[in-house]
Amino acid sequence: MALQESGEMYLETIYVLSQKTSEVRAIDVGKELGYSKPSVSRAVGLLKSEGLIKVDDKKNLTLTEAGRILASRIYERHTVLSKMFINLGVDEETATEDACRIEHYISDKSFNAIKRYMEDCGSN
Amino acid sequence: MALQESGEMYLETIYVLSQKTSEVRAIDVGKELGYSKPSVSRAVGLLKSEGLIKVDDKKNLTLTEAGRILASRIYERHTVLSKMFINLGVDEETATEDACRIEHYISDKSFNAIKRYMEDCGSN
DNA sequence: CATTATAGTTAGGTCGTACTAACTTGTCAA
DNA sequence: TTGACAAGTTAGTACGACCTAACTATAATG
Repeated sequence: MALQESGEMYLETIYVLSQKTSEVRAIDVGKELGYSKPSVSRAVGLLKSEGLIKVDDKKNLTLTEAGRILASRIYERHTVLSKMFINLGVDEETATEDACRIEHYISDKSFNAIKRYMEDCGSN
Repeated sequence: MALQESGEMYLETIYVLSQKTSEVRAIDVGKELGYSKPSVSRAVGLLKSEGLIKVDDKKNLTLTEAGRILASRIYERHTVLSKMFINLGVDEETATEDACRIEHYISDKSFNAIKRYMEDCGSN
């Protein structure tokens, strides 16, 4: 079944960390999200069984193609929504927090409408 | 503690139904939300214990002042967000669905920024 | 090599929120 | 008055997602 907010956050975090550092382990994801080791361990197992991430012999986490597609989708929502709120005059911290929650709940249709609008406005 | 999405939806539903009909019972709320009787029964008990609704001798549900304030707050989010999406070209059904989820997750700051923007645009 | 630190897993618990099955209560009509 | 239906409650279950405690495995260091 489709991922929930939680699964999407793990995926997105792995995606973002992968762009910063070469090796991403469960512990890094846990620190980033503020979750305990067992919580991450469980989530990693689930995401792996869903074919969204891979865990190599050194316990490094990498996204599969399917995982990468999902993660970048969420991440794009995150960046576009953040920018939208900032454009509307919201402080960066609040904008980011809100984007981080809403990114999981907005439909493709509505998100694309926002994205299109932002592009048309030229306001980046 | 603060209400979650679930509690807010019950409150909002009671609020909306109260404007349509004089009597609102648990069964009506359940039908509206697509929930079973026990689920509503439990939620009504919780909301009552939090002082957000009252249940009279005939089992009619009414919002307390505190409940009404919360419910109208959510409902305003719902209407403003719906309008925003519709203004952006999203079909009404999708706009409503998205508003119905996002209304529980957006902060005051971001919501007010959107509201202000919509008012300024006059596109109400 | 043995010790220690770090990372990951297992086992079990909690919370929120939904469900079904079955029971109770209240109302209304024959 | 009784029988039936509608509404509500109780009891027990499920599931997602977090937690702590305790265990294991791996790697680095004296």
